[in-house]
Amino acid sequence: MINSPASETELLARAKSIAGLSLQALAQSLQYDLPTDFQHHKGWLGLLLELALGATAGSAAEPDFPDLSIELKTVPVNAIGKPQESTFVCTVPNQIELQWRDSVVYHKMKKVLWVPVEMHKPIPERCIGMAVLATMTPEQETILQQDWLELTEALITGHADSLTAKYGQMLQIRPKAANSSIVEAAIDAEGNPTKIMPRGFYLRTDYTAAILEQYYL
Amino acid sequence: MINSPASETELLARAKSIAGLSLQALAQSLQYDLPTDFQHHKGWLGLLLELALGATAGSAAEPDFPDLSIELKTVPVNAIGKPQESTFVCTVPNQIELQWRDSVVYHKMKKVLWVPVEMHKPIPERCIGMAVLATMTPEQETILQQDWLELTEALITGHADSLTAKYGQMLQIRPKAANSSIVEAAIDAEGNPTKIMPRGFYLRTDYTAAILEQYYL
DNA sequence: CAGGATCCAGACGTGGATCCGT
DNA sequence: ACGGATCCACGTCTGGATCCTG
Repeated sequence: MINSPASETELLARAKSIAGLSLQALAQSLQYDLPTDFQHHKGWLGLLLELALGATAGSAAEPDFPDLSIELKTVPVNAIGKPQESTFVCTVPNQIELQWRDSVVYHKMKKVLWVPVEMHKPIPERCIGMAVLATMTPEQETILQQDWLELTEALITGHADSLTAKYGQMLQIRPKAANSSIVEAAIDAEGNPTKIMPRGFYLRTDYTAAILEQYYL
Repeated sequence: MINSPASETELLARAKSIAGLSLQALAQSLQYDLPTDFQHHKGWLGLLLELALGATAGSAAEPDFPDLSIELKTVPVNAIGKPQESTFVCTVPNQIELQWRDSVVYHKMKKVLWVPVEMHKPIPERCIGMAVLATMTPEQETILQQDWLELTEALITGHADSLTAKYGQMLQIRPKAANSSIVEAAIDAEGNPTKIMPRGFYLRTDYTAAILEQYYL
């Protein structure tokens, strides 16, 4: 267990110190086993970086660095540093907030340390990239807020079951469960009880790409 | 995995067939490891008997034999067959029922298969006793109902924190948690939020002793 | 390519009870 | 003796994400 960074400066220094390291090098220094594939072990990279940076792993309803109010996100990138995947933000709550600024999505996105990791090489040779600490620009917040309002509106009016990943410019809703047989209780548009898969909010790949470009240029 | 008994008759036949077996013999036939102590492994005996009798293990909010509406209880007895310990019934629910016949305690106690097990010998040599299938007599139900009403009254009026195991003639409330640092939210008598240990309903040893005597004589 | 589906680790809750100090 | 405290197994939930098929 590594202690938590005491300040934003210290966190950024740590992030800088691991930039450029290969996964093999970082994992070995932390006595953390390298998996042979990510198909099984999908969350391995995120846990490795939490450990390396001193995030409080496994805590719910709190940012990864509670004292700093900073969220940690790993972002898989290709050979030219461009994000390759959407980013999971949080599960869709049972009790949906009514105001954007009260939402879990807003609080998660308020201040995020994005740590890019190469995905185009064999796992041991993949390198940690230079992290960027991002807050939303007013323009970005406006887009996310609009998306969130649209999605939330559909959820509240009972259209959760017809809410596909196609909605939302930068923020979308997709399934989030161990498998498709997992269901939870919901209320449909007619007010009747129904069953739906648990869902999560995800950031589209383009959004994350824009964040990284903004800080790298 | 052993299939579930199809009828009360079949269940009683199974119980009879394991009566007299030593724990070593029964565990071995089920390929279930014998522990060297019960201090660690407190629930081992209950799980062994669930497996031996075909109960649906690990299911919540249902009797152990759902099709038969029968609950399975292991009862530790001394050299002369007398119960030595109180019996855990169920956890105290967050939302307390208002009517005795709607309560979890009532439904758990409605029909119980009590399986005595000797505790005065070394673990491998302890023998399974003859089980008894018990329903509450009107007199027993009256006592339990009175106890339940008294305890429930105290819980509802916010006196949960001053509710000790001393209350109740046959049914009592005691802590039920991994350790005393575990707390859950509650409301005190003044209506203020407070924290208490999770609790459970337990049958006093005398009650269980009376059940066994009633069927053995 | 991207929407829908899936996978692991670790925390947490519940059911199975017995332990142990005063 | 018994009231208060504790211990294990196992299923479920949550946070970490990437997989994969049309």
